[in-house]
Amino acid sequence: MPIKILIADDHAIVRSGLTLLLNSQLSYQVMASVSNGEQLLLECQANQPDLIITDLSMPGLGGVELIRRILLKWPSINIMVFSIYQNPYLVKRLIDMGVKGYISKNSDTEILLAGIKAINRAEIYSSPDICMDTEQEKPLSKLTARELDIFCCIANGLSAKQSSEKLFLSEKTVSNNVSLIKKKLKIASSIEIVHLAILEGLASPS
Amino acid sequence: MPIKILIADDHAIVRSGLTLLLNSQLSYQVMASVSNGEQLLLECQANQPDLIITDLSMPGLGGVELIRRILLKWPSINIMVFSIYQNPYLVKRLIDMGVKGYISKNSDTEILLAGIKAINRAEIYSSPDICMDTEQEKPLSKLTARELDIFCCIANGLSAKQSSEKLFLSEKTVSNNVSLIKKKLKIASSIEIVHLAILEGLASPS
DNA sequence: ATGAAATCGGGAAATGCTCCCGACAAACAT
DNA sequence: ATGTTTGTCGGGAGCATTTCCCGATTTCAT
Repeated sequence: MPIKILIADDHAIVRSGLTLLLNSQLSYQVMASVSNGEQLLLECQANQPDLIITDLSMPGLGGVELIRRILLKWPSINIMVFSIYQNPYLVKRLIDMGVKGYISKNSDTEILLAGIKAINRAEIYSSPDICMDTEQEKPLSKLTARELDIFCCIANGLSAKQSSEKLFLSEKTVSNNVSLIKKKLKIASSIEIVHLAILEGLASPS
Repeated sequence: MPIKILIADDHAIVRSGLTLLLNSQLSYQVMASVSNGEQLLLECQANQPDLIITDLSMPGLGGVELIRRILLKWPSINIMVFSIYQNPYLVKRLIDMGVKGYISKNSDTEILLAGIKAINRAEIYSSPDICMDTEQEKPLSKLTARELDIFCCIANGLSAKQSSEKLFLSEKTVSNNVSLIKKKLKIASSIEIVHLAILEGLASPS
């Protein structure tokens, strides 16, 4: 019986590429592919998959909040995150949440298949370009999970209000957190947040 | 005789997705796909294609500089840019450089095929989510010299006070100008100033 | 010469940020 | 078992910034 897979990514070419790649293997069956988190939740409801392959940055519901909701409702679904970031702290945080694997989009398709195979053997997998061993004192490691969420929102150009809506928080909480983040990182302005985020690969100019 | 195509994208899944998609059409033949600009130049040298489909953000050589070099050496090659940005000003600038089409990665595969077809009819194509019609085509050219000074200061992380000291102005003038800049560029936050400045090569994260 | 645009800042209201605080839950050590 | 720490979440007051007025010069093209 093939492994049932759901795909979520906002780029159609990635959805179709993944679908073609996985369906060419007899042991996998891509049931559906969607372009945002809301649709992914609906598909999970309709047809419980064995494995979800999902991007982090999607319009609407996405990222950590999406994964939180899925694992809350269906803890037995394996989640593999397939996104552009190569930041070990982000990956560590995702795995702590219950994600079974992380593969950066730089990875070759062989690595993608190897990662999926590993997950099906109940292993936890992250692509080789994520250097998990570096326990160096990097600035971002001082931030908590929620603070990193907010950090990313701000760095990508969202206002406090937009961030609060995306993360289902009060505007006040967001601005309080931003103040705390600046203090922790010894940063004066939100603009330096952007610079740092771009250097760390957590934001890209658009 | 099929149209010879080269693909450049740092994400393997996009390369393989595009290759599978295009090779399934009889009129196209993907000759090679590469993951950065240096490799793309080598492939162009070895085997001159009719069409290049390229991302903008790649490790190493990429973006505007890559396109400039290709068109300098092989002006007759059609270039279609396939990237994540939806900024009409960026697209306008690429087309001014000689690029024949721009398709955002949000676009469906049908749009991608339609764009390639249009280019082969010697048309210039951009995907429908890029709103080129606004006369907001060159936002930065709308700024006065002084405004551009201040724009750069802010984008590089200076506070209003630091900017005023650097430019021998009152803090008030700077903040007044920043407000006006945002209005002219139709952007909401100083953070988008940073993104725009980085895209325009007027700032770099530090 | 004249009108248009650019430069420079003051004032006032709106908005945002910062620092304080308390409540609660989870993890953790003794 | 029970205090302790850490993270999460937001209210309130005061300060800072932003925004939108406005007027005074200067520059520049026609």
